[in-house]
Amino acid sequence: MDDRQALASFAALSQETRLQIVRMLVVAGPGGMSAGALAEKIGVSPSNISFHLKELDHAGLIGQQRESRSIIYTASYDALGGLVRFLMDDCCGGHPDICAPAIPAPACCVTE
Amino acid sequence: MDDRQALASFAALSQETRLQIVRMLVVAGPGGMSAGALAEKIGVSPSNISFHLKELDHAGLIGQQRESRSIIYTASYDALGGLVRFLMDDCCGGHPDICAPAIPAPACCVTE
DNA sequence: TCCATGATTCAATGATCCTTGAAATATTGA
DNA sequence: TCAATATTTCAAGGATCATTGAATCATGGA
Repeated sequence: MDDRQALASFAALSQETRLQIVRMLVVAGPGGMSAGALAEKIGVSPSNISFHLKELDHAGLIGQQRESRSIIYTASYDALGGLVRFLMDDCCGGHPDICAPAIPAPACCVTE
Repeated sequence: MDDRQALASFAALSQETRLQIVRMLVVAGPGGMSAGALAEKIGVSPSNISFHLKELDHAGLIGQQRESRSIIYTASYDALGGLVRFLMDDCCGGHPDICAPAIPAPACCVTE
């Protein structure tokens, strides 16, 4: 992930509604959720959810796919993982000895 | 880290100058850097660097400490580590099996 | 074809953010 | 105290972002 994409990702995640969307899509998994379902769950208007979905899509954090009348959105695990790595590189790249204790055994790293 | 702080952190990191500042401070380590040194290295005016430093400070991503005439800024490794964990929880919390491969052995996790 | 559903687009408004330069504050040394 | 250094604060501007409701587009069923 380059700086450009990281900046866009940070901007996308800095808005409450969009953070909620990403969270819901991550929990929803590969099946994703429709724009309407997201709007109802979060409690915003269709046009508003559409606006924020476009922002997230433009940042590359989500994907979409039409399914009959609905459009199904899914989280981009690659992009989210890439952003985690980007942050880690910035933090650990400089001073691993200092940063390591700040990140105590995250769930992803103890899979084995 | 709660949502409020995460949103503020994302907003703070979504601006190029501020991302540069954080990077430099991380690399600088505990010794930190003065506002003037940051302004010169990045190539912005004193008032501009001051504006962005205040934003980062407000988000809790950096700390400061006066040293004679200069004010020395340092990166908050706790806050940065907390943000990494926050992102990981959002990603891994939902579907560890899906997210784990997206985050291949980050540097911090292979210290031993 | 006609209608209903699901979603996006558009224009307008208000809010927030970024930049700039001038003025103000704090610290140190002569 | 006076001047120089380092930084912040302030006000004004332009730019970007978020919200709203109406209009538009796409799809599927009667």
